[in-house]
Amino acid sequence: MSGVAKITDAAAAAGVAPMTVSRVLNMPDRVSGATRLRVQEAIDRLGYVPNLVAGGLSSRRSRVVAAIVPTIASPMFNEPLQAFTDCLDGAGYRVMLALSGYRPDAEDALIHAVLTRRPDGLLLTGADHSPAVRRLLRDAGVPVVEIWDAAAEPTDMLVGFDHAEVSAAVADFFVAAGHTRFATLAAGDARATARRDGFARRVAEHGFALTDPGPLPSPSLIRDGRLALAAVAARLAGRTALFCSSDLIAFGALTEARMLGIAVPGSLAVCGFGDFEISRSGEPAFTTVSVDGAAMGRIAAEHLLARMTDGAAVARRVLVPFRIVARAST
Amino acid sequence: MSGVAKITDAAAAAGVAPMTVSRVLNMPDRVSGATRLRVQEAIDRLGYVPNLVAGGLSSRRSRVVAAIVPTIASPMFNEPLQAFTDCLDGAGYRVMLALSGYRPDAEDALIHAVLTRRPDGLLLTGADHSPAVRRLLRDAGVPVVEIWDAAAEPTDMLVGFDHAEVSAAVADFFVAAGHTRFATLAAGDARATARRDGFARRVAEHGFALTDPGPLPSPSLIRDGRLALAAVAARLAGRTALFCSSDLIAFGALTEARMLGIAVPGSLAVCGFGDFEISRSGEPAFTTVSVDGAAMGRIAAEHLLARMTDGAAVARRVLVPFRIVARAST
DNA sequence: TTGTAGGCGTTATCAG
DNA sequence: CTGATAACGCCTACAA
Repeated sequence: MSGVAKITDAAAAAGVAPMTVSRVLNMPDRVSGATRLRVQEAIDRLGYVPNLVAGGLSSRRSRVVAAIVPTIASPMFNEPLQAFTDCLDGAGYRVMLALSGYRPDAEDALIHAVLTRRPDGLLLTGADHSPAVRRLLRDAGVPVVEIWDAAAEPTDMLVGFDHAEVSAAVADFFVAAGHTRFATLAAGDARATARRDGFARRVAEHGFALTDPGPLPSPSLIRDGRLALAAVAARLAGRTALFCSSDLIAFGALTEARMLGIAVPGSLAVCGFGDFEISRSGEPAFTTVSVDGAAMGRIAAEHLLARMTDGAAVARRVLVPFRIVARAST
Repeated sequence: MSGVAKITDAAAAAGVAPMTVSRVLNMPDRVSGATRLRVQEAIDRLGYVPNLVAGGLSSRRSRVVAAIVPTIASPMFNEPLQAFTDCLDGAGYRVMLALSGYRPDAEDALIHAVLTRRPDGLLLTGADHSPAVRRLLRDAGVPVVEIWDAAAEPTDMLVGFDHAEVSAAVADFFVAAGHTRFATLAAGDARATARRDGFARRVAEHGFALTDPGPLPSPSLIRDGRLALAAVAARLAGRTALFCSSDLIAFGALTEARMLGIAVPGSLAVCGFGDFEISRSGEPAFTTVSVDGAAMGRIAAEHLLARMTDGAAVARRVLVPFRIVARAST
C-alpha cells in the first residue's frame, strides 16, 4: 500500500465495498450504524483523506466556487468576500480566489481560466461583462452571481446596488443641507466612475456646477485623497460639498483639509463611500454611504447554494439597501 | 453533441487524436505548427474549455494551491495574499482561499478539508501547528510554506520573521530614545501575544515596568485601540512609550490621545506594527514596524513553485527583514 | 443496507 | 510528430 491511501484501501481495511466508504462520507444516514463505525475507524486508522478531485470528476460537482474581485488590497471587497467565504465554508464549499486588478480584459481571461476548474458556482464583481463572456458563462451552465453593481439584465443572478442612485442620493443630501458648490474626488474604475457620473448628473439637475479634477488611481489610497485635495484646494472658492468615491479618499481629503486649515464641515463638507471602519472610528467620524457588504456576500452565497444544491429558483435580482450615515463631516 | 464540449469533440473536429489536443494545450512545442493551428481553430470554434478536474485526476497535479490565513477583514494579511495570488496566477495556478478566523482548531479542520482537494502546494499562516497536522501534511506529501512567523523547525518551508525579535527591537528603540515607562496594547492571538511577550521580556531586561491592560480582540480594529487607550490613560503617569500589536490599534490610540489632549510624542510615544498605509499617510504619520508582506507572499509563491515544478530544493527557512520606521509619533 | 459495473474527461506511457 | 491504451480515484445507476 505505497502512496496515499485511497478509497479501496479504506474499504479493504473495513471489509466493505468502496461504495460503502463513499456513502459513509457523503450520505452517512444510508449506512447502518455498525458499518459506519467500522468504516470510520478504518478511515481514521489509515489516515485516509478522500480525493475530491476524483469525486468531482465522477459526480460532476467540484464543490468549489470561484470568486473574482478586483483587489483585496483595499478594504472595499473584503467584507463581502469574507462573508461569502464563511457562508460557503459552512456548506462544504471552497472558494477559489481570482484577482482581476480592475482590468476588464484580465477579467475575461480569469473567467476562462476559472471555468477550466469546473466550479459549481461563480461570483463576479460588477455586472458589466462582454457578450463573449456572457456566452461563455451561459454555455458553461454555471450559476453566476454578480455583486456590487446593478444591471437591468444580470448575466444570471445579481445582488447589488445602483451606483448612480447612491451618488444621486448623496447629491440630494448635500442640496437638502443647503449646499450650492460641489466637488468630487473619484477613482477611474468603472464603478467609481458610475458614482462620479451619477453625482455630476444630479448636481447638474439641481443647476449647480461641479469641480472634478479627474480620475484617481484604482484602488485609491489615503495618500491619493490627500494629494487630490491639496491639488484642488485652491479651486474651492466658498463652502463646498465634496463626494469621494471611497472612504480612503475621504479620509485622506479630511486629513489634508485639517493640515490646510480648512474648516470641516464649515468650509468643506465631506461624504465618503463604503462605511469603512475609519469613517466610524476616526476623528472626526465622517459622513459616508453605507452598503452592507457582509449581507451582500452572504446573500450571494445563499443564492448560489440554493442553485447548486436544489437547483431551486431564486430571485434573479436583489438590490441591497444603502444609506447615508450622517456624521460630523457634513 | 449535447452538453459541454470535451477533448474528444475538439479532437474529432480537428481530425486528430485527443492526445494531440492535450499536447496543443499543455506542450504546444511538441506539436507541428500546422496541426497546432488546426486544433486551435477547432477549440475556438467549439468553445472548448478544458476540464482541469479530469486533467488533475489523471496527471495528479491540480494546479491549485491552498492558502489559509486568519482573516481578510484586517489589512494584515492582504498584502502577502495579494502578492502570493498574483505570483501564482502568472504560473497558471489558482489559489484556494480558506479563512481560519484565528481559531487554531478551525485551522486543523480547514487543512484537512483543503487536502481533500489535492492542492499542489499549501500556504499556512503561522508556524505553530499540532503534531497531528504536521503528520497529516507530511503524509500528504504536499509542499508547505509557513509565513508570518518563525520556527526553528518549520513543517516544510518557512518565509517569515520572529515576532519576539521584532518587539524586542521596538523596546530597544524606545530605550535608546530615553524612555523609562512602557505600555502595550496587543491582541490576544498567538502572534500578537508573541509580540506582546517579546516586548515585555525586553522591557523587563532593561529593568523597567510595563503597563498591559490585557488582550484586545483579534483582529483588532481602530475602535479597539481607542477604547483601550481611554481605559489605560489614567494609569499612564509620566511620559510613556506604547507599543501596539497592529497599526489599527496604534491609530486608534493616537486618535484617542488627541481627543484626551495627551501630547504625542511628548507625553505618549507610540509605535505600531504592520506599516499599513494609515501609518504613513495619516496625520501625524506614526512610527511602526515594517515587514515586507508583499515580498513574503512573493517568496512563498516562488518557493512553492520551485518545489511544484522542478521539485527543486529551496531554502528551508527564509527570514525576511523588518525595520522600525521612525516617524512623528516617537 | 450493501454491492457491482461502468464511466467521468483527461494525461502518462509506450509504440509507430 | 502523432496515436492507442490504460489508468487516475471516485460516484451514478442499478441490482441484490
